[in-house]
Amino acid sequence: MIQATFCHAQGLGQTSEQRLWDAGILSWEAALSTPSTLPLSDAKKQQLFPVLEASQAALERRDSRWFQKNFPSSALWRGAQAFGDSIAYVDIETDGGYDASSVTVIGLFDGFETRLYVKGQNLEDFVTDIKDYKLLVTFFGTGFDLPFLRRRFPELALDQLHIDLCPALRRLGQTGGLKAIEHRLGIQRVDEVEGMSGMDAVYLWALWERRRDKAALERLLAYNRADIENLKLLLEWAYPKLVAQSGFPAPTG
DNA sequence: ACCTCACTGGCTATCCCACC
DNA sequence: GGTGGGATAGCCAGTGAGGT
Repeated sequence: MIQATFCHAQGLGQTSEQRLWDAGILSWEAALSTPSTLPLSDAKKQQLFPVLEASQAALERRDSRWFQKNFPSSALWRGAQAFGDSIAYVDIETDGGYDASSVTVIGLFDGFETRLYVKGQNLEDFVTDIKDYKLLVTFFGTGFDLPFLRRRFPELALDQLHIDLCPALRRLGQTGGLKAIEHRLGIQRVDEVEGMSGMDAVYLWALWERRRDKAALERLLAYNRADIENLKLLLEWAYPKLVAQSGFPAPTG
């Protein structure tokens, strides 16, 4: 899907992209190899071709940051497959405050294994671990998790390709918070954390910090783990629907 | 070759939303 | 409750197609 994206070129929007697809131009390669068939003016073609060449080069060197920088935010989800072998599902918990030191727990799920980082124990390890991933997936991460992480770790750019499932799911008609959407889609959580909210995470951290309540910390970590592991299910649910909604022609046969 | 009209994309302001 | 980016709507400017 990433290679069928044209709306990141200056002067081309969704309408032009749809026109290209309708004309059977379904990839950068197709556009570059058959320029005369493109339903675009010469001026627009001249704007488009350098962008497509740069896109091909970026994909070849697996530079997901290039796409984060150059794709419109509404099209970032299209990189899910191209960089699907290097995904970090990320979610943080805080103590309820808003400054850099408020981050208490960070969860990182790569699709197979979950790593949990805890303030006062191994939080700093997140900095080295996250750098290698090409694709970040969050729920409302643009507004919450990533700004917090950048404040907490100023040395961390976190400029990889980033799919924020919140606006993506909203475009699919799935409004409400993460838990509401999970519930609606029949995605389960373990009993231990069922019914918990972010405010409970604040409370559990306070129990751990003030009383060294190990059970509270364990429950907080289980909650964070459920958050990130369910993000994978949400992305898998959303992706084919986003493709269909984009107007990209369904494969025939 | 020029003019007009319609369409498209870009920009801005405002509102909305979900995070803990 | 503080935060800040996304969605949306409306307006403006640029462009292209078609007619004369």
